[in-house]
Amino acid sequence: MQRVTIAQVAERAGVSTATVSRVLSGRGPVSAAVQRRVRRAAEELGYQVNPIARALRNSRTDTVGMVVPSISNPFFTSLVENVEHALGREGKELFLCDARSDPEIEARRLATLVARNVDGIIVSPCHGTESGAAVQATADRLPLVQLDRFVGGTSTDWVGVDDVAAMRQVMDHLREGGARSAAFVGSLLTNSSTEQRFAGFRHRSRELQITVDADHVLLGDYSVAWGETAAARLLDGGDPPDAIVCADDLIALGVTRACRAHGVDVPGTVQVTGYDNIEFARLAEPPLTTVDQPRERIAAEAVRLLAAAAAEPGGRGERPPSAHIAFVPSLVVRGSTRAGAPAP
Amino acid sequence: MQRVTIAQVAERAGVSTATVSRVLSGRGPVSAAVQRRVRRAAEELGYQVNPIARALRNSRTDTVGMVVPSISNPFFTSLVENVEHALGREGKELFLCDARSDPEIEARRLATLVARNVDGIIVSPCHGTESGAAVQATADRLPLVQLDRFVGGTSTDWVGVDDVAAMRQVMDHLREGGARSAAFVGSLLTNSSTEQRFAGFRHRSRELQITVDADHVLLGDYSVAWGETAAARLLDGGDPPDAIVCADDLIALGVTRACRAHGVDVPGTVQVTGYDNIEFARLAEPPLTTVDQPRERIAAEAVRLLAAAAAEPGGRGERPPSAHIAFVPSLVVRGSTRAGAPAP
DNA sequence: CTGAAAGCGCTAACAA
DNA sequence: TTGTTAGCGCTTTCAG
Repeated sequence: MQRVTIAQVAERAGVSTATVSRVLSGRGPVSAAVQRRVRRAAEELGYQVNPIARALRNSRTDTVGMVVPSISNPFFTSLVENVEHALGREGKELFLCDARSDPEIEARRLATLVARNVDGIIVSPCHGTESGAAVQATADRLPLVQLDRFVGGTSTDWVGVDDVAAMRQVMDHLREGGARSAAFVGSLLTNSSTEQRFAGFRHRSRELQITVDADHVLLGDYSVAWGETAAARLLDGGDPPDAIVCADDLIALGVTRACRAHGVDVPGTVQVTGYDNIEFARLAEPPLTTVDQPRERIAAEAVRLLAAAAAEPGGRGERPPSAHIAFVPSLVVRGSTRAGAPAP
Repeated sequence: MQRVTIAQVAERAGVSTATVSRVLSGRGPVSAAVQRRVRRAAEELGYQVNPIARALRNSRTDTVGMVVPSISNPFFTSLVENVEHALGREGKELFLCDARSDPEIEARRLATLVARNVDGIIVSPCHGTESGAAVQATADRLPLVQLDRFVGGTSTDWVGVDDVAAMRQVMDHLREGGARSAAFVGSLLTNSSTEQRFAGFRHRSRELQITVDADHVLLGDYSVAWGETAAARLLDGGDPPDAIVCADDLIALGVTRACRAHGVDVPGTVQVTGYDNIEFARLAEPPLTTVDQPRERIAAEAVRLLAAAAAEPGGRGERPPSAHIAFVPSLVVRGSTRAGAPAP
């Protein structure tokens, strides 16, 4: 069960290791006859390249690293799936890391990926400011693209969605359903997703003259539990809003659950919206109206940007201006809101 | 931004590369004074080991590979999280692969991991028979432990739960709630989870004299969609069962949803149970009664077995008998069943 | 078109 | 205790 090396193939084929290398990596001119002999020898011995040796020599690993805030958030796993798929088409592997929503762990993960010589990194930074240093330091050494979230003080490629435009759709839809006041439940404003979504929410509610009480903006984290807590606070408070806008579906799931627990009718008494369109949004009671991000396109674009950056000659140093690509997501209307709801 | 090598550290510290290596990897005797000098030099230059070079030299990568059937199944992501955590404590990294429930992709992933010289592999085989060859071939070359699922015709370590015992608890509970007939919704019997769970279901329903109609065993895949389809079939059929036992929570989520859509009361008319206790089980309407697997212990045990196998001297070849470790999972009673349900 | 040889960065004998 | 040296398996000049 010893590992087959290029030397053994060379011996069997009666050529030098250089020739074997040339045949197997498809570089350099080799006569057809020799090619056949080498291939046959490799086949017979069950030769497989040693990616480690190749990486040491080439300082390329055909591996891309990806760092997400939390692998247990279905939105991110879905993104990961799409990225992996897109990379597969280019014959690259994905090295996945979970930052556990902790900038320190995230920084360590990024350093590890650099040390491991990945060819590029896709990261969805977990913190809007604290992630900055590590992300920028990494981007100075390798092609890097930020996905979905964006961290301030960095200049790297980014691909995601136009959160402000999405929120405009959400607010218009709620208004159409009769909302006159609204609450926002998000995570602490330490990542761009929440920031942008909140900005969009705030902006459009002003324009539509939808009231937002000062204590109707609740910030915690992206979790079901936080959604439940926040909703309880809103409902127990003096004057519950007509609508609760959530920064992601996990929160919204918690919110609708809490509403049920409090005997508050959704969407009759209060409308609820989510963001991301994870699979479970559809399964909630009532099913969640939410914002669908074009994950596949986002992933494809990220991989494309990475490939482009890698192809770039000059290496790091003076780089071309970075690209910011935002898709406009679409509203998915379901039972947790009133306007245009499908007939029951 | 060039990479700092051991040679540069050596030069700066005025010692040989061997000494630097000894200091940094903590092997071999070095005088305290030299140690300090080397460490300072390394620090100042911002030295980081090159894991690739180290791996080539040592044929150890401090990386463990993990292959799961589907990264979008919350149960597996949770398992992954726990494994990663356990590995972190040993200073190892995790290389995660998604087999997309396809034995062929799975085989390729396993081969890739072997080629990449991971130190060991944790795999939850996606198919009960077709995964066999690749898993065994891999296990012949590296420490390997199967997690949760087990594939026939292999002899490797395994850690998971006692599905039969779990199903006994489930059936007893349903009986207590008054069930006289039951249906089983699972995936095609091509993986051990379903097989064992079905066996346990069948066995205990006989003992309890719970009727199982021939056409009340529905096999598809582990997905919400299949749960919905299967439930529709059961409810539209002539004589719906008192209870629907599902092989995992995703299926159960689909089943309860379909029941609601059909206006069938859960648990009043039909009781429903899941398996895995994913986070969303709690959020369903009604919340799912399900089986909780001790994921953290499973993960810890798998990592321990791997470490033990790696420590094994003789290398592969004549191996000690493999270990099969099964935990007895616990029933989590919620609103989708009748007996012992918490007061509303 | 092919082979010889150098070397990617690191570690483990073996010497001193 | 420290240095010298020989590779791990592969690719790539540079000669031939």
